[in-house]
Amino acid sequence: MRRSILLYGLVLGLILMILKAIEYRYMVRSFSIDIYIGVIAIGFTAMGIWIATQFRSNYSPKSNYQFVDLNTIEALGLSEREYEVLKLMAEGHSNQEIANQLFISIHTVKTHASNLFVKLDVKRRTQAITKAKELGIIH
Amino acid sequence: MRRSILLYGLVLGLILMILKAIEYRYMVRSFSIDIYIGVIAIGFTAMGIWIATQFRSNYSPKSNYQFVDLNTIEALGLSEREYEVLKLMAEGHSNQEIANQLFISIHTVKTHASNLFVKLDVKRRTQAITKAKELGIIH
DNA sequence: AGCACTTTGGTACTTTAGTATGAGCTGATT
DNA sequence: AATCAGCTCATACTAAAGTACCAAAGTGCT
Repeated sequence: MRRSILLYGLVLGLILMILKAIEYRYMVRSFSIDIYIGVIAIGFTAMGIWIATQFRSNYSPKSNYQFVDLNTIEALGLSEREYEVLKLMAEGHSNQEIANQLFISIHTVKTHASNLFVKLDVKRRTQAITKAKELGIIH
Repeated sequence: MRRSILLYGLVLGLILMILKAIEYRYMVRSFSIDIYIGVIAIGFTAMGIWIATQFRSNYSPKSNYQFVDLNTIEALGLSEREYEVLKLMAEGHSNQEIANQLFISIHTVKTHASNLFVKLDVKRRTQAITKAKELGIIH
């Protein structure tokens, strides 16, 4: 994530440098300044769209970058651990697998799961997943 | 949709006009041309991002225009009934509830479910749901 | 210190889910 | 007529999931 932001920043800087180079070599006085600015405007608008598209397609649908609605999580009263269990559930893990990944016992996972279901007002884990996705607290 | 494209075009044009006005009144020779171009670049990049964001949030996610990949369903060899069970599973129903809705016994639902898991190459219903969504055969 | 809440773990039990296997029925295909 | 695929139902299991209740330890706040 941070790497990408840095990368995009560098790309932006590079493009600016190239523009400057072109400006001094070929374009000064050969085109009107208005056309020049227009080209820059269109170019950078396109780049903005491209950047936004990249961020969308690389980070949001695959994993966690559509924002998670923190307000909703708080409103539901979900604790940190309960939320972690929920996320792993949504990935299709069994309670035992969740326990192994979080280094806790399966009993604890079940406790979290049960509390989770009450807070989400559901009866089964499949419903919990569906509801959590509807609420936008997981993806 | 078309209205919005027109609107965005108009906004773009308007911003250009404002820029020109500012240019002639205050900025010419008062700042370096480099800074001026930099501001334009950043401004239009931001606008590009904004435009992309608008289109994304207004048109893409809301409208349920994701299509079900029939080819994938066929490639997996999912039968009509198995697919129906899968869809109801994804809505969070228990096997008994699925049986009631399809007017069949719970045994039959289990049979379909088992065959389903083999075809989807998963072990649990939660995984089946996740995988089916990834494959785009349910939403 | 006391309170509320979270996290952790447990026992005991019930309910669902899932597997293996077999079998009858139907409609389409060969 | 025979075969095959899909749907149905069943038995008999094993494995997870889920509930109820309890309890200790830690954290954060007043």
